[in-house]
Amino acid sequence: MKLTTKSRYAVTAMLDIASHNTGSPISLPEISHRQNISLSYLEQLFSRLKKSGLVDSIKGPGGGYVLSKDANEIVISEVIQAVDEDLETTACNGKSNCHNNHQCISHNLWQDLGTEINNFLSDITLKQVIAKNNSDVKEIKLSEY
Amino acid sequence: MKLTTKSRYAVTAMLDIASHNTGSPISLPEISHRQNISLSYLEQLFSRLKKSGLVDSIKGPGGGYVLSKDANEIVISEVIQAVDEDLETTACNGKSNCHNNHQCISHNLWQDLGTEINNFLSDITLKQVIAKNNSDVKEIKLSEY
DNA sequence: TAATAGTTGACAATATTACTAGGTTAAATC
DNA sequence: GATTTAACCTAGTAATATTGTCAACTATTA
Repeated sequence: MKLTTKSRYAVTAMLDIASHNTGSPISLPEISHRQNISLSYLEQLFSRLKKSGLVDSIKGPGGGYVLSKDANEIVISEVIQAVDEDLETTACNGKSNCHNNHQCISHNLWQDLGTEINNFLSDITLKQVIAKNNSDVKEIKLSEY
Repeated sequence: MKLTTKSRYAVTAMLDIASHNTGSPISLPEISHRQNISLSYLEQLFSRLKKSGLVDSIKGPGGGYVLSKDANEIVISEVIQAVDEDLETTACNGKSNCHNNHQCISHNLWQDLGTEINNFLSDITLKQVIAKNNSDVKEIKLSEY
């Protein structure tokens, strides 16, 4: 699991679509303008999001992207994993010298941390984020999700 | 909060020192060899770690680095924050148009996620990781920390 | 059918970050 | 004092992230 700005952009864009989900597709230029993300970059990200089956695309005028599932069926972790290849090739992965304590001491930590974060983000759907945001709560505690 | 390979290298190196903490300093060439991280890169990382006050350095032969505090007083989040500048300059930060829901919808999520992860990593000390590793437990559940 | 608005894909260009290479200085030992 | 070892510093290169441009292709609308 890797958390970077790329992940955030993808989640941001998906939230944008979900929050404007009136049934009609949302175009990337719209998202680009609203979220201040370059169109080219969005195109690359959505190429992956579509390949992962999270969105469907409609060509031609009035076209754009729609969520392939309902917003309460798409979790944040899905979105992040779609844009980050992240095969997580660690130095000790599969090697026999991995039994050496010193070599793997942090590998374990990182792996467990990854699953922990993953579990966390797997419990939050796009819809939940938007619902929280639409209410006028100033401070959002993640533990409330 | 950003999680990348750089973070992992830093944590790995700090764990290496902590696990070999016999009082005498640990040299970077040692760590480089054991953890398979390039010496030059380690030097850059330790430049930051020292600047953040996490380690002290001893020059000359027999020199190296020692933890500035006890291993059970250094938490993982400190190490990560030392090597990642990560001022987290988000697009809407401080701007007036930030009141627009759509612009900040994911900023909130990301910020809260960051504090959540930060809290999580602030509860784990170097010593705890090593203690877990030294015991022959195959599966480490992070919730046990 | 022509024009338009949109996706899709392929590249190239730039910016930023990750990582490496080489030299300089400080301390210790001989 | 010469040599060795290691921290420290200053670049350079490689990889990745991000933006830009252009050319299909597709559906809509007039």
